[in-house]
Amino acid sequence: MTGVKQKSVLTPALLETADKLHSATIHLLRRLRVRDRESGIGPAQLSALSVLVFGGPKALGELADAEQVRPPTMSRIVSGLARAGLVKREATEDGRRVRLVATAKGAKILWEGRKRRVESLANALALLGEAERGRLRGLVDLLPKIVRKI
Amino acid sequence: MTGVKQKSVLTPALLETADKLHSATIHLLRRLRVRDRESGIGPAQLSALSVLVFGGPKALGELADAEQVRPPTMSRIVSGLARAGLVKREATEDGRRVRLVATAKGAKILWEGRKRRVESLANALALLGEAERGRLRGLVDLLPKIVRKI
DNA sequence: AGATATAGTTAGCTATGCTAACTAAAGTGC
DNA sequence: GCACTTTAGTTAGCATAGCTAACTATATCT
Repeated sequence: MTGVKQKSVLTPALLETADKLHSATIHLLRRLRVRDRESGIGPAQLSALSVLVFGGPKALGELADAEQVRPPTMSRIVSGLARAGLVKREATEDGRRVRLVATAKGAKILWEGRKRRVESLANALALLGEAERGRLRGLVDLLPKIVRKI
Repeated sequence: MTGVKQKSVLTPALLETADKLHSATIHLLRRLRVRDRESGIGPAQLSALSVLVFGGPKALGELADAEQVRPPTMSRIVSGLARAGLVKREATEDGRRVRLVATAKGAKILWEGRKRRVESLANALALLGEAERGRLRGLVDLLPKIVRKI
């Protein structure tokens, strides 16, 4: 168990904020999921592909770690991507390891799918007031810091 | 196609904010998923159950709409919940409709699972500075507004 | 009564998560 | 230098969760 008792820092205000954040992210992604389907590529595949496109070639285990998924799960996700011609498995000097590389087609598909989802979201953001957009810009940079601490 | 052209409002800054928000929510939920597994109940079941616990009894179609899922999908989610004794299907005057009601056990399980995830997240938030926590409180209230506009 | 509409379920496909068990390659030790 | 262990991935098998298509049952409408 990693559970270190920290009850003193868990104030009601903090719990409420956490609860709202949790609930909002669930519903946000649920809405965007509709757009995912248009790409014909599943969310896990898209996410893994994005790591390869933006982060460069990776071994399967690295990719599994990055995506917080077990190796067998990533192995199958990669199989799907390879079948669709979006990723290539290349051999390395270490015969056990594989180098996973996004293909040009993979990068293209990624950009298109990402564009659709991000534009859906950006259209929603465009409906906010200027002040709220400003606040939001400052706050989105906070989220990765939070994620890293979970 | 519902796609209304709105390219003029999609500024690069807005797209970047949307992209960051999208990516951060994906990774946030991925981290919290670890805690989901402890409850022995899947994320879709947990989310549907929470609608019943907080929103009261619902017909299957209403619940499917609330969860942005098709009726057959919700039908199976509910079957799982019913099998586990967390939800009851009750008959209504309209013989076609079903009234879905959370059981006491369902409410209990929901609270425990939710507590675990929210506490995980709250522990992460506790590591932020006071100023950042304040900013975050502003963000979480903004998110539901955004979600409604997607 | 017969046609149509509505609410759910069932069947069957795909994708994604897991653990357990396997293969293959690399490193270790005597 | 051959056996043992460790490491990297894959395969197999199970469950959940998403979908569409097709079915059943009940209501409603003409």
